[in-house]
Amino acid sequence: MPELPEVETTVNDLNQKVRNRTFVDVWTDFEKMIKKPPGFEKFKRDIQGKTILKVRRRAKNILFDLSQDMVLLVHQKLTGHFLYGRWKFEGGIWRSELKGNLAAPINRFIHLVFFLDNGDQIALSDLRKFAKAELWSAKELEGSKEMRELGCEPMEEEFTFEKFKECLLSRRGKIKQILMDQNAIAGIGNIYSDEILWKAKVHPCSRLDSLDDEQLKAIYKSAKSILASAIKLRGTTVLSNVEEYRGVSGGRGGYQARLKVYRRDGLSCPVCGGKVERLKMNGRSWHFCPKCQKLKGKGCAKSK
DNA sequence: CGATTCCCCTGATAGC
DNA sequence: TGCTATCAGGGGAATC
Repeated sequence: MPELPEVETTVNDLNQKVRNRTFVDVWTDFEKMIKKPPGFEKFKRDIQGKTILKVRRRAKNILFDLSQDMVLLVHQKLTGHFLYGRWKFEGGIWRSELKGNLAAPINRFIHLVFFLDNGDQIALSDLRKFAKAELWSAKELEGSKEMRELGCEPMEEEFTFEKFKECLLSRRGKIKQILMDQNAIAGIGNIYSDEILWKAKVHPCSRLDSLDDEQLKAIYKSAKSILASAIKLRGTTVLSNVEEYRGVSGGRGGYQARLKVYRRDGLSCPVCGGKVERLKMNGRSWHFCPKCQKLKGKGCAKSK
């Protein structure tokens, strides 16, 4: 699912394809995707004629900077992903145009399609229908609570170890939860926080205030290196039959082959050979190696 | 005010 | 075969 590396890959892909393109029209079969009132009709009216100046990322949000100081914000949530190409709506399904003799790839989960002035399209596929798209004025978005409160960007150069500690300041509780808190550090979700903590040899239930400088440094370094290599490999496309994250040309990411603990419960830890465990916390699955990631102090209360 | 729970969705899978 | 229950999960809102 799209976390920082997947969003970053999508943004890079989109920048290569759609800079200076102008929105001509937009289609949806799921108007609730446009969360911001008054809804789809105004969204459609307002986006027509706007030119894409640049695409960028903030936390897990994709931001299209548009002409006339407008911004298109898309959050992909769990299964949302953009596809770029030319699609045809036929028999209630979007099908991409034939390439040679290949059968036309179809995608039953496309719920939003932007039509561009060169005849190409940007489609948003989203099996779970959790994604959202909104149109903001740049000023309004900048001042909005959801943007203002976002935490540090871990891939920025200024993200030093000192900065990292500052970002965690005043937070308390379990380190895994803090790593996933978008208002502390932005862009990290369930997959990469599992992997970062494994590499740092820190138990996900460790309280922040129980960690010493050495452990914090390990987390900081792991975060930087894991996110960087995941970006290099174009993100993670989780091994499952569920239609999930893809690059905008439809290709899978490559990082899933590097996962050490995420969704590997029952398998052996590549470092110590011990069994990877899964822990249910707040309706989420946490994965870790109990042998490599020793817990100091109070643990997780059992939860269903 | 902080911490927890619910809810939005739907496809794959397991159990009967 | 076909039904039902369970799981996956980001983040905002409601509730404790």
